[in-house]
Amino acid sequence: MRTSRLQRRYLARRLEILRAAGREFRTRGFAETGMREIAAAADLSPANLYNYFRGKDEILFFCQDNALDRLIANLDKARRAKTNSTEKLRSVITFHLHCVLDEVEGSAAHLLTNSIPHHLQNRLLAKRDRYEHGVRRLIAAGIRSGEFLPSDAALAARAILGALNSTILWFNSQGPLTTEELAENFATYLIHGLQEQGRSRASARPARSGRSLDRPAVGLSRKLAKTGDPQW
Amino acid sequence: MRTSRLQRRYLARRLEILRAAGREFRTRGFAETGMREIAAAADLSPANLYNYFRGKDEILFFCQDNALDRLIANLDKARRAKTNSTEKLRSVITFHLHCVLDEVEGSAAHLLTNSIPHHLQNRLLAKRDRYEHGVRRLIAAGIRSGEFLPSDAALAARAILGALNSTILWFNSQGPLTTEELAENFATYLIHGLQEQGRSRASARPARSGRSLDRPAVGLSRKLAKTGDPQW
DNA sequence: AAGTATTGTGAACCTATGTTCATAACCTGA
DNA sequence: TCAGGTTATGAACATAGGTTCACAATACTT
Repeated sequence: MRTSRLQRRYLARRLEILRAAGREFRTRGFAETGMREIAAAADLSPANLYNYFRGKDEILFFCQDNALDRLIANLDKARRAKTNSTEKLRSVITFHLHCVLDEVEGSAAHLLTNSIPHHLQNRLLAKRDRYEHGVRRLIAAGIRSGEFLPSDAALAARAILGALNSTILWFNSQGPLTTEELAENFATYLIHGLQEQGRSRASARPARSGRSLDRPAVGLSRKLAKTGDPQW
Repeated sequence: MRTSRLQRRYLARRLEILRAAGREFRTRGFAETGMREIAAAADLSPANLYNYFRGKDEILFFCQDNALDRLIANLDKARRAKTNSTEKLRSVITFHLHCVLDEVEGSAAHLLTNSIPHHLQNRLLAKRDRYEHGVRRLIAAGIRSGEFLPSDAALAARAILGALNSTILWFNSQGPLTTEELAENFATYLIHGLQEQGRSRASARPARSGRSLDRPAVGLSRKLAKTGDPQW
């Protein structure tokens, strides 16, 4: 009980730091973000960071670890759902984008991890592989069930994840394009690429509202043009 | 004539340095690559680098600038070609992958440029925008011509470029999967996502040999599994 | 072959930055 | 209120790495 009180404060502060660090990492980049900036963003002294983490590496590690845990949890949930592969993949894509773009504390799952020590790096890579293989199996299942066109599930998974992860480079959450709109559009496009030619999209994705590849979302281009285009 | 001789040597050495730096940047990352390593890779002393470039930033800048010039040149060529939008886009995708994965000297076009000075960064961003807008217009033309399904060309372009650029994170040119195989597969998948439902792929992409989404390339997954999976 | 400009180098410099340390402030429990 | 541990901090430390400098080697011109 008494330790619980202390521990709660401790863990809350830890999470605050991760949030702040994740935010900075995403905007400035890992190498470009200093401990002093992280400390400032988390409202404590630089030295105090070391009461919560062993160092800068570990902060990045937990950012990525958290994000990967959430991604994997969602993936498992989607795979257990009683829907077809198309819907499962759509939900995975949507959650992935929300996780990467909205939940700041874990947003750094994609920065290059070259600067992290090997033993930590390996744990992350194992989780990444686990996630990627899940996506891959999901696609493979769709191919087996006939929903998707026969193709290479591994390459498709990497193409999809690549498209999703790179949104972090240009998406501006303050901009006029919402994450949800983006997710709808990307999911539709990326899934469509997998689907059988003869299969009508209506059956695969029945009755979606508003913006999709069925109804040209003329507004999006204009919205996109307004965002500062910081990167590709 | 006499200056030409000197200048040729000078420019050649410059290119050598860019090649070496690009190679290091791609494998280790920009922040993780030191001037001493670049010098070692280019077979000259660290101090001598400064006879060819003002600093590390400028080396990265020219790497990216070179790559973007080639990408833009190819894009313009593709747009002038007398083929349909599908073929144009396919050739752009294929060239982009070759440029990013095979031509080492320009491979760094995708590393985050946060560390570059603003005036250089702006020049790069302008070129990036120019390239991206070209891809966007190419897709839009395909939509207008009826080859592609109505959708948001800007978002599709970013999804495609994101998928292409992220290959640099996991593709191993020493591995068993060739760039050409990868390009075939990615192009087919990414273009297929744009195409009309009723349209048969055979008409859009007639008589392709070997690996495509038509014939499941069972070998690729196995090949991919063997590569060390360094990143997503 | 001498003079001159260009190219090349080892070593030193210096700033940025991750990290540590001595010490103070604070909270908890009795 | 006092004692224990915990949390917090400013300043100092250490090192990595981009850059510079004095100077040597080389190449080109006349």
